[in-house]
Amino acid sequence: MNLEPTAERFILHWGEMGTRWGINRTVAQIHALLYLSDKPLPADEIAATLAVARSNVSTSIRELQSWGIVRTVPVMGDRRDHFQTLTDVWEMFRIIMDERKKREIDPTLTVLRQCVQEIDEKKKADPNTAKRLHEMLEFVESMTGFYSTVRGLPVPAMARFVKMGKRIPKLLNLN
Amino acid sequence: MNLEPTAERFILHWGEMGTRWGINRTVAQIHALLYLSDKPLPADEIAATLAVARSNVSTSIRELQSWGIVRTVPVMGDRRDHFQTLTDVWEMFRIIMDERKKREIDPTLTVLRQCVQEIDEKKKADPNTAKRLHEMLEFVESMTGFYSTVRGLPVPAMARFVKMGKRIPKLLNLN
DNA sequence: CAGTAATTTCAGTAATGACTGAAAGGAATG
DNA sequence: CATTCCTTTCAGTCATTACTGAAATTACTG
Repeated sequence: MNLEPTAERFILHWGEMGTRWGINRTVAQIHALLYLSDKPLPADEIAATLAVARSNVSTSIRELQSWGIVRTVPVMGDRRDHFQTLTDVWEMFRIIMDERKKREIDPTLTVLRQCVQEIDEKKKADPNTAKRLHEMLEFVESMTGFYSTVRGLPVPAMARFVKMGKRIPKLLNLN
Repeated sequence: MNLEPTAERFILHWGEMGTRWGINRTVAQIHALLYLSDKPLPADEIAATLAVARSNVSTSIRELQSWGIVRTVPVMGDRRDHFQTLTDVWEMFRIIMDERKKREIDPTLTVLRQCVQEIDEKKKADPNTAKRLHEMLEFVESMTGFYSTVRGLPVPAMARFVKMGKRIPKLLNLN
């Protein structure tokens, strides 16, 4: 299987961007490949296309599955697993955000709450540290609250919301 | 300089979270330390507190400065540079988002636009690839549009907006 | 313009993370 | 139930990134 130059370009770029977000380059490349593909792909084909080891694909697919954005589809007359990713970008975004929140924000919330509690209990704590931790906690809580509201919208409403863009400040009487 | 246990806890956690976001652990720890500190700190003190090499602090501070969230303050009677970070979490958030956008989203936009253009020109391109790239481009453009609107709000308005939370869908007639 | 203090650079080393090939494990087929 | 095909696991290797200490540079002071 050989790639169109445009597809290759996108896949390579996606891989590089992945590394900046703490996502393994190969994992991101596989994701990009599946996103562009019009049909589910078996592991060996992915390996050949991206020129990586078959075992590497196996591990990376696992990672993508743990994120919930890749699943297996059976193909009639073929014993191999075939993999496909979501095609709805909004849906994909939502799933990824959920997962990132779970992995990166929720633990922080837990720690922040514990820290704030600890500090509020023993009175001789440094007042400055206390203030900063309170502020940080309040910030993270506001943000996650906002996120969970948006996240709760059905995809079309979410898309409409995002696309409202410049009209939002007026509609909500901000600034 | 020795840390309160709560502060230490927060700093260590912040460091770990940093690594998940592609930020060097030490860089994130220094940031956390400066955030909690009530006064600007000189490099050697940071090094001692976090038990890392002085030179490591130098490199990390540079990194934080390149993000625009740490700056040097002169201290009367002390020849050493003292460093401090922003204390307003909303402001800090905005600066970090700007920087991430510049480093991680804008290059993607460029590539996506080039890809879409390339594909639209030569007619024999795979229609599926074309569709997916168009959708992705539209998505990223919507998101950056939304972001730039919010980003344009003065900090207090931005905070109000985020804190509106659950009332937003009704106010905007979503869902 | 020494002499001292602070900072940055850099080359080497340590630590971490990614990738591979070989081998083991599982499922379908004759 | 043995063979084949496919997938996963894992130990070892390779590559990348982080960290350090020494040396070079820069900035201050008397």
